[in-house]
Amino acid sequence: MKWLVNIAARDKLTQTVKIVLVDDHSILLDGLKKLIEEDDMLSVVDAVGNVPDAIRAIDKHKPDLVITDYNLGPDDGLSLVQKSKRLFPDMKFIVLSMHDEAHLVKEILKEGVNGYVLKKDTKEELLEAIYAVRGGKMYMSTEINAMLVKSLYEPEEGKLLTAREREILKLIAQEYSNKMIAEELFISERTVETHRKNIFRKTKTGSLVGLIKFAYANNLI
Amino acid sequence: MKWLVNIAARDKLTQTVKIVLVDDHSILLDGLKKLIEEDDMLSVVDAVGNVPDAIRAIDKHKPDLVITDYNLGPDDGLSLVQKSKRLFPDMKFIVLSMHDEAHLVKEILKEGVNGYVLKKDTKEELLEAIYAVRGGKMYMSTEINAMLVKSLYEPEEGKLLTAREREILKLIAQEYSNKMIAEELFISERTVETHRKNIFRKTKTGSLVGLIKFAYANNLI
DNA sequence: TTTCGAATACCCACCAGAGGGTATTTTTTA
DNA sequence: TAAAAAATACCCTCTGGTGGGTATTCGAAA
Repeated sequence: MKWLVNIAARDKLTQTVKIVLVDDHSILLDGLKKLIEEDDMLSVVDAVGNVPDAIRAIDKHKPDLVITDYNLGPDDGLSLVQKSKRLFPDMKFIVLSMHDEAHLVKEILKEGVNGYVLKKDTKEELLEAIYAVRGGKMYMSTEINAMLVKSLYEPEEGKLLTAREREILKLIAQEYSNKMIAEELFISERTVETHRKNIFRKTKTGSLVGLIKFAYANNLI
Repeated sequence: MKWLVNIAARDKLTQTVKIVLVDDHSILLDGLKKLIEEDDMLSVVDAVGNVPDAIRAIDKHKPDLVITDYNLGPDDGLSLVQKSKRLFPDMKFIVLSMHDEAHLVKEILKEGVNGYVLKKDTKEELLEAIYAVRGGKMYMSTEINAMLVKSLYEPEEGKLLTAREREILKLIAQEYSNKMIAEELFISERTVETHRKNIFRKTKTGSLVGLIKFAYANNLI
């Protein structure tokens, strides 16, 4: 045990933890693997770069847990979690993401992932997460925890926009005009205008540009 | 030598290559370090997460080369290269980026970096790059090379927008109105309108939304 | 059962920006 | 040094979206 990390759960393990890594950046994948395998109680049984390969790897190796990036090219880590949970309901997941937006984090946690660690966190936090999750607990990195607690005081934050409003925002972000949106959703152009106004009010963005940036930041695009 | 990589330049080295790593994601930094130090001719003398720390580390350790991420929080890898080149003109740089947009790559190469490797490339390419750059050569990963060659056939691609136009696009993306941009740059509102039209024409985006997405895709925001 | 949020819809005034030009000066490149 | 590219500037038209309202229906919580 090389690292000076206080991980209580570690000592209870009698056999190595089998891990599947998912990240679409090959170099990071290799680095992460090296990092994890420094600890000889942990074993990376497969490291893949996309969702289909990940599903196959999980099916083949039946790992103890899956550590996945959130941004995975065409589809995302969320869809990997969703698909896997259907096929292997007891599979454990740690999401390793660069996003710390409250809204996004909450959405991911709702999918039932067991841990959430930021890429800018330390490797120690990742190890803590691995052992906690292996031991049947959940683990949020310090920063994520702080963020979640903080968001308790701003209850609106999470569900700012209604489903309908988000639908319309997505269309706006796809360069639809009000007229086109109205036709698409079989509603009046007036209604679209109203929704649009509400979206502006709620997001506190005064311009289209700000709105698009909001949509980006909240991963609606 | 554990890896089966054919690196001619490696055998000529008589002493280890001192490397400074720069990446704002702590976990990746650790992983990268492990990856590189697998090769015992390579030594990571420092690993930091932002531009000021990087400058200090370079000054202190006088490394043989610096491997830096492109996205570094507030400032970017480009500004690191620029600042460092002023202070240490002979310092060698490899940019490790997730961006493969022709426009962006060319801009980075213009700064005089010695290597460009994508995060989705293999670790072997990174090693090739390190040894090539150490040996005084330049190194572009296979994918980057292919992209550069391809862009030869589409001469417009690379320098789509002029410096001024990009300046204005950035302001547009910062929610400036035409009037505000005019005041900011000490030019007439009419001129801003003209630039704006040219930007739309060149980017082939019909709407503000498309423009903002272009700006995102080309890392102007 | 009442109240509240969400979705629907309409009206009007106003203007910033899209879209169409043309033209001059400066800088870069051939 | 001539030609091309970039930056500057002005004019006109017109529409789409912004910002200000108000109001009805409907389902869900209280």
